[in-house]
Amino acid sequence: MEEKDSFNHLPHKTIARLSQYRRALLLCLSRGKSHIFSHEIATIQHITPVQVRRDLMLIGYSGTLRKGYNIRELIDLIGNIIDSDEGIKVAIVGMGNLGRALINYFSGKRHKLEIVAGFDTNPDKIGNTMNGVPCYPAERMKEIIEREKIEIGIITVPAQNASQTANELVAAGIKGLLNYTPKPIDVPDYVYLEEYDMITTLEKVAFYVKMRQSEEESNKK
Amino acid sequence: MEEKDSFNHLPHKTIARLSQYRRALLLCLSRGKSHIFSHEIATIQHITPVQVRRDLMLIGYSGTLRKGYNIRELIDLIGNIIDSDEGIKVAIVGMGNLGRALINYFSGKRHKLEIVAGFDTNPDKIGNTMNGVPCYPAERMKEIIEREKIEIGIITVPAQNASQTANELVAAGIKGLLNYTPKPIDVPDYVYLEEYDMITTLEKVAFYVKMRQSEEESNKK
DNA sequence: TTTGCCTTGTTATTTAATTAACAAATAAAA
DNA sequence: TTTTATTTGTTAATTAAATAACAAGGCAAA
Ligand SMILES: NC(=O)c1ccc[n+]([C@@H]2O[C@H](COP(=O)([O-])OP(=O)(O)OC[C@H]3O[C@@H](n4cnc5c(N)ncnc54)[C@H](O)[C@@H]3O)[C@@H](O)[C@H]2O)c1
Ligand SMILES: NC(=O)c1ccc[n+]([C@@H]2O[C@H](COP(=O)([O-])OP(=O)(O)OC[C@H]3O[C@@H](n4cnc5c(N)ncnc54)[C@H](O)[C@@H]3O)[C@@H](O)[C@H]2O)c1
Repeated sequence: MEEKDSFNHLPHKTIARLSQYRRALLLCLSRGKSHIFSHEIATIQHITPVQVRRDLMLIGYSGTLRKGYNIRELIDLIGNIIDSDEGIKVAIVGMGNLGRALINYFSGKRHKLEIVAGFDTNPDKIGNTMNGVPCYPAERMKEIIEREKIEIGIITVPAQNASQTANELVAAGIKGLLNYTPKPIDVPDYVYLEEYDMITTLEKVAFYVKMRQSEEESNKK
Repeated sequence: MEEKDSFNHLPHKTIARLSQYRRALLLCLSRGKSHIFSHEIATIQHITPVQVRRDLMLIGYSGTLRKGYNIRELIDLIGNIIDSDEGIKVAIVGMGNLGRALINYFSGKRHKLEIVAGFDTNPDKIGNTMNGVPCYPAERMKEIIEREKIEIGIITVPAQNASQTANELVAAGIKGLLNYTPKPIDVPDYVYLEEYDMITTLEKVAFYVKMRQSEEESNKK
């Protein structure tokens, strides 16, 4: 399909923003708003109106000149772009503090994107259910991922087990991975990988705080 | 100071990578390695050796031609750049699932960066201690942040309370904020803000998984 | 000693992302 | 009816980041 192919070349940052626009739009819709201007979206997201218009241009959406964008239409279009028609199932490996927090947080948030299984090695956790998500033994990963047609895995095991878990998930046929472990993992090209490390983020904040302070000091002199 | 001022202009991405290099280097050091090549660091981080060398060039560090970089020296230099001499204290607001997971995770990881206080409004949580971090009532935020000289705040309250919490933290004199709430918050210019939304990340992974599948399908034809 | 092989450090080029600039459209006000 | 204000959509320019290219140094083997 010609149209869908073009979404292939959307900037990564645009994809992330589309997800955020949609959330903001859903909120506006629930408050009874039907149209919205680029500068309104921009204010909510703390970006510029130009950026919003440019993103919408890239996905081929047009607003009305003095009414702005139709919120429902835009939500639907963003859904067509970032959601999968049939929905995508997600598994989470490592039902510890972070894993449980994530399950708790995600459950019911997106109907096209659902955490349907958890895995752990700790016998105390296996067999439990968290917010409707059953916890299976790690040995059954391949079996269950294949059976349930799970395509995305979230890794929240201890760092030293991250690589092994990644390998198991890939072997089970997973297509996308989200690694919350500080250990960088290695996956084949055909698996899409996102890694996020909270300590790095905190250290970055600390760096800029420090930097601004030393700037201030040198300005005083 | 001339030198420190130059760190001002380091690319944001370089700052994030320095934090990651350091972690990898600490691991190597603990295994008895004394020197490391750019391509070794690159392999660990899944980036290119050129990127590593460029980053190190930007911070003004030189290696030895055929021995690579002195690990201890490099760790110290990165520390000089991203750490604050006296250390920076952090507070976390919202001691729920995510807040507790974070405290558990961070505690003892970095001695120059320490979570020293938690805040909540739930009377059941106030007065407890998590991993040595006391939980105070939200009303005492300003008092305690000033007394303890806390400079960074992490927001993990329910989304609808995020803006209010941000305002309270700013009023208390915080200099950097890390918002894990899906609600974008507004802060004055002098406060450094990082926001991270896990649903956006997951939706991004889902998008690329979907995209690659539709590419595959159209390739078959 | 000489040759070849690695590895660093730096400049040049390319690619990605953001921001600026502005024409076109049109509703509302004069 | 004409003017003014506002907002979209798009192209052009700028800025940020990554990658490529390559000179220079120096160890190791021949
Ligand atoms: N807690 C946080 O806020 C936080 C933040 C960022 C990153 N992380 C990272 O996330 C990971 C998990 O953190 P946590 O605080 O939830 O730790 P945790 O110890 O509470 O949970 C880890 C879970 O993984 C299970 N596990 C261990 N090995 C396994 C394996 N091979 N297969 C399946 N399950 C396995 C354990 O039984 C445990 O239930 C760590 O790597 C940590 O670095 C945590
Ligand atoms: N759980 C996750 O994995 C996860 C992931 C990403 C983002 N988030 C976001 O993080 C936030 C917290 O998630 P959670 O799962 O920990 O929720 P939670 O309900 O378990 O915890 C929220 C805590 O904040 C406290 N609180 C409420 N209002 C407060 C206020 N005004 N001041 C201080 N404390 C207050 C509550 O008493 C509670 O203890 C939410 O906004 C959520 O969207 C959570």
